[in-house]
Amino acid sequence: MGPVNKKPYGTVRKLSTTVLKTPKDQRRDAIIEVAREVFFEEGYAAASMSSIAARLGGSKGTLYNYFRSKEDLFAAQVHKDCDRFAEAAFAPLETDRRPIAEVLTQLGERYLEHLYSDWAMRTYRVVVAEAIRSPELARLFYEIGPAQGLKRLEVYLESARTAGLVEMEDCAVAAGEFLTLCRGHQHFIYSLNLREAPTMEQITAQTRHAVRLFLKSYGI
Amino acid sequence: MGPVNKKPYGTVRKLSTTVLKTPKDQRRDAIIEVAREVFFEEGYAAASMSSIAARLGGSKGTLYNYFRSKEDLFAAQVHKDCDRFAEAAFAPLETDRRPIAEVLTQLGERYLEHLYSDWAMRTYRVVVAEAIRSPELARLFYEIGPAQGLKRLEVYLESARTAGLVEMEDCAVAAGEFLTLCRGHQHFIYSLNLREAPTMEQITAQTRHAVRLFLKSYGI
Amino acid sequence: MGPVNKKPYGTVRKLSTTVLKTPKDQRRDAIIEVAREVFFEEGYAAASMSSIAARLGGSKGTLYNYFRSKEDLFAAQVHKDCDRFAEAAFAPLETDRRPIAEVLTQLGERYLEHLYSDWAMRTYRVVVAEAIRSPELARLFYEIGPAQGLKRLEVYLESARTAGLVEMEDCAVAAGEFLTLCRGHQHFIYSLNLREAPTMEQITAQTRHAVRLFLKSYGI
Amino acid sequence: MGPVNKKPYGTVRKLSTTVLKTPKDQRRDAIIEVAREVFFEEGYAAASMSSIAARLGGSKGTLYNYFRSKEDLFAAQVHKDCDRFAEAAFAPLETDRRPIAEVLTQLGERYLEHLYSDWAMRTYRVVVAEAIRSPELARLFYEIGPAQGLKRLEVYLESARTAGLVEMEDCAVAAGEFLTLCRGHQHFIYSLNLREAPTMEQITAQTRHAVRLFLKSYGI
DNA sequence: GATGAATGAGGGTTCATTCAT
DNA sequence: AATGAATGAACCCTCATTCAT
Repeated sequence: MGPVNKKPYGTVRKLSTTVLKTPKDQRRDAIIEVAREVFFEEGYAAASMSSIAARLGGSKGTLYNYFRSKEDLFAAQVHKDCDRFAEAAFAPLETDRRPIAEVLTQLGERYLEHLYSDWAMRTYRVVVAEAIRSPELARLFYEIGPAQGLKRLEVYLESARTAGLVEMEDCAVAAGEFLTLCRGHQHFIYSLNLREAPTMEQITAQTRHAVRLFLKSYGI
Repeated sequence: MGPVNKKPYGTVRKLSTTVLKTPKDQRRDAIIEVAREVFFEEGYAAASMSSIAARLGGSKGTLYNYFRSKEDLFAAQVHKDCDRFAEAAFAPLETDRRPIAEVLTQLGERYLEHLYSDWAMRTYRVVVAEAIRSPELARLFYEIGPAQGLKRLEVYLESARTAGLVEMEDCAVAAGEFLTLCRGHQHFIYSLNLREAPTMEQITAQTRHAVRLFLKSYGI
Repeated sequence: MGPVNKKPYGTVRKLSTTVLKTPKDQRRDAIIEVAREVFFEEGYAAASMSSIAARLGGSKGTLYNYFRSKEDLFAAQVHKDCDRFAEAAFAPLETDRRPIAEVLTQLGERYLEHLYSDWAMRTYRVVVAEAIRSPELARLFYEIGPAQGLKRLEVYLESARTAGLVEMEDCAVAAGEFLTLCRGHQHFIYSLNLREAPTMEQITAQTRHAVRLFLKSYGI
Repeated sequence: MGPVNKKPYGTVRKLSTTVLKTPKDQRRDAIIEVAREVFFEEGYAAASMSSIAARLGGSKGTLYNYFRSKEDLFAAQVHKDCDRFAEAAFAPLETDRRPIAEVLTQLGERYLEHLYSDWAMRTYRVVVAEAIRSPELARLFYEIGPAQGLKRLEVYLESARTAGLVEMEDCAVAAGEFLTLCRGHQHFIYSLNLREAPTMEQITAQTRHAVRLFLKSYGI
């Protein structure tokens, strides 16, 4: 559990790594885990509390002891997954004295690797689906997840600019641009479920490409 | 909603050769139009045939006289809009003797203008939402819509390469890249309904930016 | 059972062979014919006026121009079939001077042949199904169909008794008994759709069996 | 309805080993009981889950907590009654040293008594009605009910033949024949709902008649 | 006479949610 | 804390029937 900056949305969060999970917490987590599976397989609307309860091996009543509604449960699940994503995808960069291309490559690959993970894409789809009805959830997803990486990259670019390695007006914009280049057109296609997730090789190639383009524009 | 959304997509219809719309066709169109509204407001799953019928001022039975199922109706609605989109967004490029930057700018702006239209984003969201359960629909959306523009751009880039204006290995890849740059990170954000649609000014700026980046990499 | 003669239900009876059918009659007949098919394939409840109209190649409205309701159409169809059945199954017996076994065999075979015809069994099933809700229909079916044959057999048995060929108290009872023996247990099974209709060979064997049993009891 | 129908089939249940009925079982039974009434009054197709729920005094949802579908419920109802029927109608025969006529009479009477019970006839009608669409149900009805009695009679006839009391080629065929004779033509008529169920006297008479005929053919 | 679009009641079924145990 | 039976509203869809053309 790496303490990621001050989480603005995590209301429930235990304070850090060494908290003993109460049995109640464990049960709650188990429910979320099961719910996630079902939401991913069926989509929010089609997933039923019954099937979640069945897969949990418990009763529907139990679900309602932990979550006030289906929507609540869904939100909790997104919450938890976003944490994971941020943790995994945007672990602190080791930037010291490494060439910028290398740093960007590492970050890009890690970003794509997680973005294209099954659960991230499924969450993205399901969050997009509910974006109109539950904008808060979409915001949560974005801010806990991608926004973190964006921020980290921006900070790095600032320092790189200070160090005279790159030249750009707005580091935040450039950061978004880099991530966009990493995602590429394939992400658009994949979001529509029109192709398989890219392999590691494809991710590597795509990232290399993105880095090259990015540095051609902003590198010195 | 941003100003781009205001476009009333519904007036463009060229009467083409000699299409006399029968009353039945008109009714069908009216149903689709109403259904579109409801699907956009509620999402596919949450939209009910009852509410569509109610807003239509007709009975549920009537809906089923025109469409065999809810999914059918939804597909018809996507179909109709996709046609419009392709027609409007990817009208033939006037490329003769114009500088490449100008052509790309025109295409990019037109692409974004339509991509960020209310219905395109809403359809994108709702199609993404159903991508897992109805991949055919997602494919339909992509192939009738974005894929057309991609192809057109690719063809143009081929000719530009032949004319020695650009240098690239794979025109299809480059075409995808250009559209990606046009969409930028803001599209990701907007797909999550986290911000208003971009204004025309923002679109112009974004496109200019994309063209510059693109040509820095591929231009000669 | 009361006097079978005076048909209490057959209202429409054409006077005989040389009536010119009006076009209207022909259309009506065509509808009935199509309806019969559908009722047999789907059963009364599952058969829809739509599918009847569709198979007819006409519109639902047309059906209602000829029949006041679905039930009406059904009744008309039973009517017509019963007529057929009686005509075919119980054509006058040639009894003069022929041995009783031969006469019974001929009648039995003919009876079974028609009873086991596809349409007779299907009509039987569908009439039984509606027997509670529409007892008049069941009566119609019985009186126009099987009752006729029963009567004819009874008359024959009376004459045979008079001629000293058989010995029985109640010819009506004996007639029913003979037909029962012909049907046998297989009819019970077949009414439940548990086996294929008997072949001609099986019908012959069954009839021979029935005649033997019958004459063992009543023959002289 | 004839006197035979009055039997309240619902009291016979031997508690067997240690069957404590759970409340759930009781509820289930209650639903079946109500469903049976409705199915009998309306027929399978015309009976609606709504009306069953209404008469139960519960909600439709409850029905579906106990049965997966209308068909399931119907099958359960047939099942339950068939069990009862078989138990009651074909209780083991006391055959030792009793004259064959007496044994047959007892079996025949018992058979008819149950066959003509209200529920047996109604079930028969409703099963015949669905025989084409749900042959499994018809098979279930036959095998749980009548087939049992047939088998038992066949076994008895085998032993009787061994004991030299009767002479027949195929005991199974003869068994079917006996039951057919018991049912007689009146069963055909009654299946069409054209007359009241036979009184006990009529049953006795019919059975005596059947036994006489049967033994005239097969007796020694 | 024929049409077929429109209807609206009702079909079976699902499901989030509650609450007494 | 956990249950699971009960609910009832809402779902998608069907269909016999009507009526203006």
